[in-house]
Amino acid sequence: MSASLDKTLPKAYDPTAIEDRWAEYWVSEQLFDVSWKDAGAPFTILLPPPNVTGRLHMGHMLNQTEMDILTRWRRMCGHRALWVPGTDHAGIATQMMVERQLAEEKKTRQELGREAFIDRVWQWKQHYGGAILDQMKRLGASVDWSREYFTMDDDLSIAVKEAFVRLHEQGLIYRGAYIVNWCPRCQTAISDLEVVHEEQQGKLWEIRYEVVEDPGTYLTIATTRPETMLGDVAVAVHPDDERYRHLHGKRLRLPLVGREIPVVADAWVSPEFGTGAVKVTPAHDPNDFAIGQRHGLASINVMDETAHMNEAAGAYAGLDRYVARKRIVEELEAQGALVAVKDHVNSVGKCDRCKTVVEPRLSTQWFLKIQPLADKAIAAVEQGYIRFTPEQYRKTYDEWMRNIHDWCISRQLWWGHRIPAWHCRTCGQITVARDTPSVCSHCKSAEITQETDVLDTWFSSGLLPFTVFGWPRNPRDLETFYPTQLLVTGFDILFFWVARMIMFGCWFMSEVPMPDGSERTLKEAVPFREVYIHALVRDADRQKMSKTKGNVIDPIDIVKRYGTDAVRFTLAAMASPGTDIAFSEARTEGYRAFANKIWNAARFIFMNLERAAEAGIVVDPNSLETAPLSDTLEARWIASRLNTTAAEINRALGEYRFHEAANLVYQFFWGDFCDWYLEMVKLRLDFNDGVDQASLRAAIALLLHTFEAALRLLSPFMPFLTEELWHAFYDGKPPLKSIALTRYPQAVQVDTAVEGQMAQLQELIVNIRAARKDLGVEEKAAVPIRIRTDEQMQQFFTDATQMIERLARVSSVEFSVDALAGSGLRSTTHFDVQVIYEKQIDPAAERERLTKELARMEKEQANAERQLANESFLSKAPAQVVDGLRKRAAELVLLLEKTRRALDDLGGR
RNA sequence: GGGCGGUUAGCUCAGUUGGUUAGAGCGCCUGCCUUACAAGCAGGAUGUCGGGGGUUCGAGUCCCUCACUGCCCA
Repeated sequence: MSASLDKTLPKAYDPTAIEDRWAEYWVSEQLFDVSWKDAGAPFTILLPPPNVTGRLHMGHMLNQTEMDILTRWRRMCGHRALWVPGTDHAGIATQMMVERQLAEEKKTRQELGREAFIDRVWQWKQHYGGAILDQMKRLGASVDWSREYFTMDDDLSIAVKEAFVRLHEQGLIYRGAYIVNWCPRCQTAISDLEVVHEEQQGKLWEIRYEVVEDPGTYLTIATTRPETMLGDVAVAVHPDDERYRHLHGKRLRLPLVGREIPVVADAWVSPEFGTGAVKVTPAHDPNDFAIGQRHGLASINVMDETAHMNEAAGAYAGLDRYVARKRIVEELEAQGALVAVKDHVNSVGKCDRCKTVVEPRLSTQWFLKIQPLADKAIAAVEQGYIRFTPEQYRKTYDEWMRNIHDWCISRQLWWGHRIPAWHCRTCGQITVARDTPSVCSHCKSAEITQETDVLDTWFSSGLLPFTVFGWPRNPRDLETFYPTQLLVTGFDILFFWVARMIMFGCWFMSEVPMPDGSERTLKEAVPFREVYIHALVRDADRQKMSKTKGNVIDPIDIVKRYGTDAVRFTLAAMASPGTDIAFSEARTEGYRAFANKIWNAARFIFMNLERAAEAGIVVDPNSLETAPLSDTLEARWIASRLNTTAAEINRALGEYRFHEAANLVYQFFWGDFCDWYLEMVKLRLDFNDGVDQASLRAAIALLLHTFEAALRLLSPFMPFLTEELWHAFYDGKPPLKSIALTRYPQAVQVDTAVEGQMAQLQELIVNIRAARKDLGVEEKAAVPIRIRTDEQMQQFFTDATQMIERLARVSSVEFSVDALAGSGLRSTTHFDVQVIYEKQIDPAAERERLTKELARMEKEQANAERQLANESFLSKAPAQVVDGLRKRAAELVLLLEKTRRALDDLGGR
């Protein structure tokens, strides 16, 4: 791969011209593939597998940007960085997608049959399934593509089967008839997590049931779902509720149906709700089911799997549940059984996938007894083996884990991991096995058929941290890469995925011995050591992006317009832990400008390299280590700034403070490097005859050295631009295949003295510039200045005269021992400076400025004096704080005096 | 109903354990095509830190309370 650059770059940076090329290069060169044999401390991270049905959205891009920054950074810090990509088969979503496609052909999956349908899904997957990962390649994610997986791959399917069988052997998987959340549209059971609750304006119907023993007397119940009364088997009241004590044990006649049902006393009933009496329908409500269990009641299911009334509903059979409700209410009213209808806000559960109202339904399902797994998962976090950032999620996790319910893992779908259980037609027993059995393990009958249910998709994704490394068969990768170091994900799948991985990881990996054969502790069984949870990407108005609102920002679209690096940088700079990101194009525009700035800094450097070559000075970028480096003020300063910045970025990234890291590198590159260092270095780049070639060479060497290091510093954030410039820097003959394989800058040496000096020089220059503006000096005119300062500072400024002259457009510098007076004067604690310029512009404006300044300082002084007069402050505050304030107060006295005098000189107040 | 956040410049947000003058980007105003960059350079304006109370020598930061607002769980 040759960087298409000669030393003359186009004037403006055009990301589209280079990004595709590098994206392909990184993949084809397999730069980020990692083997267990490689060296370095492992940094392993798993991509949260996107759905095969998905398209890349801003959330993915944020997630991937953060992971890529961390992975590139760790890799450059010498870690063996492995980022594993893959895709999730997404049971319901994918099946829905293909069914929709079939519907367009006027076909159903039932017509096709299970096998043909699954073939069809695979075809669909081959066609459309790779979308997000392809987009990821284009965005330059530094993942190991050789390890790409799909959750329905053979080896992963074997692992899923193994996990199921083991849990079954351990007695943790059971099958039984319980109330589950049933989606009448998807026609499958779904887990608690897949139900979203919504507040809704509904009604509370009060219906009277006649007491059988005392005809003519009634008990009035309250219900939000009158249609289920057809399946009532009892009415429950609170045992202590005096109103109904006389009815305990009595029987009631169910209206419309005529069935006699008992009154039971159950403490679950809330006397305050409705009338304090509730109907009990065990087949259609989880609480009623529990009551039914406690009181030994039967269950009458009055609906089918599509939420239409069934034969048990008698005259109402065949009606949709809501039609039946209307009909039943009407008839109750006609019979005079309807006592009241009240408005009532209730919470309705809907299917997360299709938003159909979920029907609690009694059905036979497979469950995972979760408590033993949850116990380990709680311990792992409690003992600090897994750390959450931001920390508050630890509490959320804990709360959920401690109130966990058994997990319904079966789904009535065709697309997914089919449960490895076989039903025997002869003895009715179930055989659970790793390999397809030929006979029933109980009665040896050959009359067996496999369970038709598949497993919840999250069951298989929960196993990924170890199954992607070859569990249970191939120990080598597992030994090397497990546990992974980090998980980066959104809070929306904290329970779905993160919690399940922790439970499964702690459970299954505890059984896998350590590489040295010793027993694995919980600390080593966890799937990852850290979890970083990022926020939501919203639109610029802080609105959640949604298709219905039409405010979805397509990352690819933005990338096309501003370049991948600018979009990545935007996300990173806004990714403050725990805060949602209001994605703003204005920011992206700003960071595109940043990329352009760097591009032009490179142009400047390359141009000067050529000028140098023409002047006979050749500096080889490949032998900078041995080149003598400049020792001038700006050289020592920029070297120190680079080191300081590197140290701060390393710290920030270690704490997932992406916004800090991004701002630091931005500030360094634009502020320190371009605004100051490059401007100062221009002084040295004098190619006329008679200049000191050695110092010129040294200046260029340091310039190149610093620029190259700055590119490395920026590389994890802007991989494309830095890759391009880095290759150009080495004129297409780089020492390594990619900047991504170089080392990240570390803080070797920080020179606080030179940073302090430079700060003074900068303050002087800025003050001169400001004074010039006040006086209305034309931009181009060079003017004389006068400085009053102490001896040491005078020496320093004298040495820096050239810089002052160039950066502040000064014609001459004069030092004064006497106090300065007149216009164009600026005072700081360390020096006073005056711009000598005849043309007095606006004394009124100057007076206003000084008056404001004076007021500010007076206020601050009053504050300081008050504190310093305070005995308790002096005795209780730490010495350095008191000293600091004393020093500041002294400074203020001086500054105030200077400012007052300046005001007087202007003609008083 | 239970829990967790948020409220700081016109906008979007930083502000680690309380400590001297509350910051950034964008936007805004003024002047500059100063030979790397007008996607630029230089200078400038802008805050009762949501209200109230408390703790403290000292509060944007800790506690209480109210208001508004977002999210999670049931």
